[in-house]
Amino acid sequence: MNFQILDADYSIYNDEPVVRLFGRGEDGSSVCCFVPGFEPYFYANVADDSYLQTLPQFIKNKFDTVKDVEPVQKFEPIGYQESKKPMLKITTFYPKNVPEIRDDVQGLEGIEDVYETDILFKNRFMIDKGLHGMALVSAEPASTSESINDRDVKCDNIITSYNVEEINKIPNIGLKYLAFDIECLPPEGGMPEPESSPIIMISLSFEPEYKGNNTLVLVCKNLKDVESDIEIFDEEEDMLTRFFDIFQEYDPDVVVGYNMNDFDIPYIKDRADYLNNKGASIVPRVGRDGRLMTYRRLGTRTMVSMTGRIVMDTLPLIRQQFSLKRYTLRNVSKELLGREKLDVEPHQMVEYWNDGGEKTKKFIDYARRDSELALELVTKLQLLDKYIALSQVSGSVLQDVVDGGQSSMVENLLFREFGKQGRVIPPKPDNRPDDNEQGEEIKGGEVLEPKKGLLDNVVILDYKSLYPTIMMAHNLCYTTVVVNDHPNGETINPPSGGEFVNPDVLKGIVPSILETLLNQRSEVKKKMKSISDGDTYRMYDATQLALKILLNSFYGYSGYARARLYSLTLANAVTSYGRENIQNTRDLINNNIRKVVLKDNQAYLPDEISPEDESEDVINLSVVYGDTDSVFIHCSPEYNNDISLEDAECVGTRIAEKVSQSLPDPMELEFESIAKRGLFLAKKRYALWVFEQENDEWEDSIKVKGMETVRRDWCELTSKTLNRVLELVLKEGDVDKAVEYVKSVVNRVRNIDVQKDKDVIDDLTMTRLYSKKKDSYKSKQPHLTVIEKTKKRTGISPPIGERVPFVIVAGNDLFVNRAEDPEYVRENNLTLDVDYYIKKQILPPVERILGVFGVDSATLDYDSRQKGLFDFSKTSETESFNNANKETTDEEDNGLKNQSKNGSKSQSSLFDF
DNA sequence: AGGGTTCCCTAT
DNA sequence: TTAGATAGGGAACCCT
Repeated sequence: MNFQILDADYSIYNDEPVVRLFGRGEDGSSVCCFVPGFEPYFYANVADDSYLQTLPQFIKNKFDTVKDVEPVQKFEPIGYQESKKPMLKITTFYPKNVPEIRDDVQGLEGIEDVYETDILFKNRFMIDKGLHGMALVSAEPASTSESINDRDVKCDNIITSYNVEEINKIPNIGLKYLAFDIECLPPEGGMPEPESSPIIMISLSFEPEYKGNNTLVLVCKNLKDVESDIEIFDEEEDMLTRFFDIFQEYDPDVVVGYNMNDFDIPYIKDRADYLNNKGASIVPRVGRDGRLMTYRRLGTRTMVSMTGRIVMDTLPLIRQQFSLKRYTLRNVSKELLGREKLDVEPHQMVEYWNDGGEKTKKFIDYARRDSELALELVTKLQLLDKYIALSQVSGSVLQDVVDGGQSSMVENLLFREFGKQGRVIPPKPDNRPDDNEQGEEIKGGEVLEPKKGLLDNVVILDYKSLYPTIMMAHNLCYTTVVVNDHPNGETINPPSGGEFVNPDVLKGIVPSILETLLNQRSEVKKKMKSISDGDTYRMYDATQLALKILLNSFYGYSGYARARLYSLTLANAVTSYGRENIQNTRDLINNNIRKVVLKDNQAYLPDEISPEDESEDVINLSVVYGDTDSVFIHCSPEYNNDISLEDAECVGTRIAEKVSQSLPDPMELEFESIAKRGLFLAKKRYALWVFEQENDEWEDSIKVKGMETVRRDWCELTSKTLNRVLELVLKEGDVDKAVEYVKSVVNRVRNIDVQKDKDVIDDLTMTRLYSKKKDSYKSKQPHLTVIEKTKKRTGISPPIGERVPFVIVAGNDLFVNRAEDPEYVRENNLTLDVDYYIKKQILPPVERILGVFGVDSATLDYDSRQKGLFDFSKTSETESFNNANKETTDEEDNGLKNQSKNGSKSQSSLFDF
């Protein structure tokens, strides 16, 4: 029997733990495979060999949950070691015994440490058996007499197997998706509570379809003549029962919803409990093992699991992957799917519901749309593909990849390799991350000070997977760091200090894993080139992306204070090599390479070409910026006035090649892109007019980094204005036009009448993340003001993690106190602080850009110019800038002129091409 | 007025 | 009780 592993857990049958693998068979059937015979265990480090004789029997006698104790030799987790250490492998009867006895074992005389005491049984099994999440496996069925029988498990195929083997890591079996969304009837202006507000509708969407329907709406209201995709119920109990029946019958692999974990699932569960207490008999069966719907609140998150299925709340996933101003389903659908969400405002719900006619029909359609949108977010955006690939590559089961962070995946890979090489891994540290502050920190990447201003012909190069390749190149690993044993011969000494052994003494586990991942990625990328089938291509694309994510996770993991394997020495070694590397790269280009010569469409280094050929097309190079793993090189031709895109790419590729030659394998500098013009304002703040080759054609675009256009705590008015200014400056090179544009925007804003045109509120809305408990804020914040005001008015306050929108209303109070809910402003016709928007939202960011050309705010803001002292001349500073090529003769009185002249002098040639 | 602190969000 | 890392700019407020 072949099937794809969707999920894994364990249960107890015949007094033994039995692993259960759930999945979907090659034939499309749902599968549950029992795997008996695997035993839970952990390791303990003993002080010396003598304990290997005495302790096993002692432990067996002391703990009746211990099945066996076996002396073994293992390496400790961290540090280069010449030889293995004596340890005990302690096997227990049940998985839960491990956490029960680990502390007591740790306390025994002769025991120094315990290892691998907090690995979930399912993970232990998958790791030891070499199985991966979402992999295709073949299970050889056991004899009937050995077969396990569990009548609660509902799957098409139920088998028992002692022998499960992985066949293929990336199969392509279609999954069944069910999305749902509930509607409640809340009290007037309040939040619905399961004890008082009934569930009135449940909307469901299916992929593939269910009995000919893509969607279905269950409605608890007596309506006549409804479509076939609406089901009518008199009682809420019957509707809920029907919902769980459909759930069982459709038998989805993936259960989808938007904000489902925090709202729909707890609500349904609590409401069912409430109704059952009142005499109803709803059985909320959702697991493939028959388990009922449950949820656990862990900190700020609610965890939901359904045995054998994947629970996929799209809200946190979308939050993670897309930078949006707001994450309401309405906004997310609009931004990501281009679809409008239909909505009944909360205060209209009762009216629409009680109507019983057209309005109720509308309400039902609106509800239907919600589950449709939740499902579309998964299918259209291919949200799950990435997680499936990560599951296959890391080995963790899909649900853990969806729920967890990078550390669980990194650890999964580490466990596999450490295990193979006889190394043990410590349990997760249980101290708070703040506790181990001893002034020890990781230093990060190096950011080169940019050459500020406008530049043309900037070639951008970057390091391919810098940190992973550094770890490989220098054999940086937990297993190679010199702690106690010192190897013979030379060692590797990073700039940060520390010492690592040479790979010929011992090749590190992490570098080996990285090498494997890097090679896999190259292979996948190679295969992609010859694949024409869209689905397969997307699958491979997801796989190479997953490999990239994992490659880059190991460094972060090593510096993560709560990781099992946390090593500041390792993390600092990586970044120190990184800093050294980018500085060396800069110096190499600025001082050694210095220039390239173009000849016959090829780029040569000066020493590759005879002097007489150096007559034309010499390009001078200068590194103008760099951040961690990238260098930006300004190319200025010595004789010709311009460089073609092809030539620029040649130059970039040649430099990258030359630099790469000087680096240890597999470090590699690569050509990334060409900026015809670039505007650099500060570190991490710049905009580029980029040209990239797509299917033999150059495509241009403007890329903005760090500036206000890409920041969510600035309003849309700012981004729109700034984007246009950048376009005018970068593409058209027309500062005058930009100035005129800004003036017109300022004028328009000055005359804004919110009462007449309420849509402008959208453009003036800023958002900020409500990120922590209210009490832990030490300073006033505009979004907190709004939360307080709204709480007072409605009693409702948003949950932590939500982005809070606000606008600034007119008044004399502090800025923070004038933050207000945009909806409230809209409904109550409040006046906005126009001056704030001009002086604080438009002018400062625009000035930072146009200031490069000597334009100041007095030029841009009519109002402030009138009040200004130097308002005689009609000639704007920009005009003098654009005329800078000509002789500037008059009007040197202003003081601003000098600035603009100086600024423009060095850049006067920029607009000539 | 100016420096220090807090907070947010982004770059890599 | 969880959730890879540091570097960096910039606004607003507070205190001296």
